Amino acid sequence: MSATRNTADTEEPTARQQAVLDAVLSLMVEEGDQLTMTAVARRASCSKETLYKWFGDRDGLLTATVRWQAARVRAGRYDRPTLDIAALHDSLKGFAATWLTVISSPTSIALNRLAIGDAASRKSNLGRIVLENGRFAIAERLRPVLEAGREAGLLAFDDSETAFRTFFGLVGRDVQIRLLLGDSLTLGRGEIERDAARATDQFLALYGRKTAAPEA
Amino acid sequence: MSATRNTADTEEPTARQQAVLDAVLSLMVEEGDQLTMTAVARRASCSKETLYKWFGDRDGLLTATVRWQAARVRAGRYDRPTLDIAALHDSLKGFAATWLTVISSPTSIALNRLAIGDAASRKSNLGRIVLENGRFAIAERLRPVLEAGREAGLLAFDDSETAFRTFFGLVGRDVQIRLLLGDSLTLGRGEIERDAARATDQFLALYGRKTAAPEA
DNA sequence: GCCGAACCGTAACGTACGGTACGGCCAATC
DNA sequence: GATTGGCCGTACCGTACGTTACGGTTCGGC
Repeated sequence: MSATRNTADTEEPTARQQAVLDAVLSLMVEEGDQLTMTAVARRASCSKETLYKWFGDRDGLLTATVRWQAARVRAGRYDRPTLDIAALHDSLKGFAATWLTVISSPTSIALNRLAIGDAASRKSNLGRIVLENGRFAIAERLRPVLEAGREAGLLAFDDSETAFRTFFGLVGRDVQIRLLLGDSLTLGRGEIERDAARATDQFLALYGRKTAAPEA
Repeated sequence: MSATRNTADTEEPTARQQAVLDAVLSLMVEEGDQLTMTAVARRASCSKETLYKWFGDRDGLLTATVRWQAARVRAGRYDRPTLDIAALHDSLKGFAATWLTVISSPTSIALNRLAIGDAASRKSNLGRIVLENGRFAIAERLRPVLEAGREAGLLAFDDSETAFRTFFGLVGRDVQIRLLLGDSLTLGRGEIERDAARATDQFLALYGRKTAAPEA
């Protein structure tokens, strides 16, 4: 043991290692299928020996890659719970737009495909990691916003989890599954803005308190 | 090339061939990953030679399997467009429950995983077939219902496609992606009924005409 | 009863790929 | 300036799997 195994460690990869992981990501996006150790080594201009020394085995490399990309996405800012309806609307719309941007990005598509294929065999737990850093992470970040909205009398719901899942559905709709299955669905910046706004309006129509108590 | 190639033909597979395809499905569900030609032959009690004669190659076998399962699912009945709000509600709820049942079934999960993994490489078009017989097929079947609802003054929308996508999101929410990524999410009959009702109510809240002209 | 076709079971072949070993290069250390 | 350690490039090994080939068996038609 010992050595430089970054497999399951919480340690951050070195700059060189990050470059390798970026090579894995780019290869995943471009070639999709041909994610072989040899191809990674060639793309990253490193030897296979180094790959195995650093990441243990293929699974370790993939896990590290997923973690690395997750850390990059997670770098998003923390919204402060706000109180008036306009700020709530903006906050929700921001979440929606961010989420749509993420799930429609080539990197996310390739990564989710990989994790889903991995979930088919019961070897690794890439699926769990992706879920943890995607769907569940955004729920955790959105919950305080929703609950602050409820505190302020702007929203009405019993269970914040259920409310979140409705929002999730209104935002994502059929986008992710279509992209994963290879449908050529392009989301430009304009479409994302429009879809985010529509989803937010629909969510507020369902969960917003009618006639939000005029504070005057 | 004559012979019995059922690869891309529209012909229906023989009973024996159907048994083979069912073996593929069961193997896909149980073993997930180990979908090897040898395993299929063993499970179906047939020789590999026969597999190749009937389906051409591995890809042909997979394509035939997806088509076979699609034909089975497509056997659902055709709802007749109806006119009053109760019938519309029931129809929508029926669609929602059916869809939730399908996407949470082990067969659908395994099939979608396969098609998604296939979409990663650009060889075949299993993803297209699955989309065609899943997401797009249900849209085609639901559209007349939605438009009949609009004709009857029960629904209000500009674009039936947009309305459908909202309904799709309200029904599916995060269920499919979580299941595909290996999350242990079990949907019992009760949950499906409840979720279908909730999604339908929400959809009608968004797209239903307020105070649907009391006919008395 | 015989023939040929279809099919089963299994062995064999070629290739792709995960993992390992080794020789050479370069940079830091003494 | 020799030594040591980290790393690159590549050759190599074992295995898994798609695909093909072949001997044996069953069965319908003459």
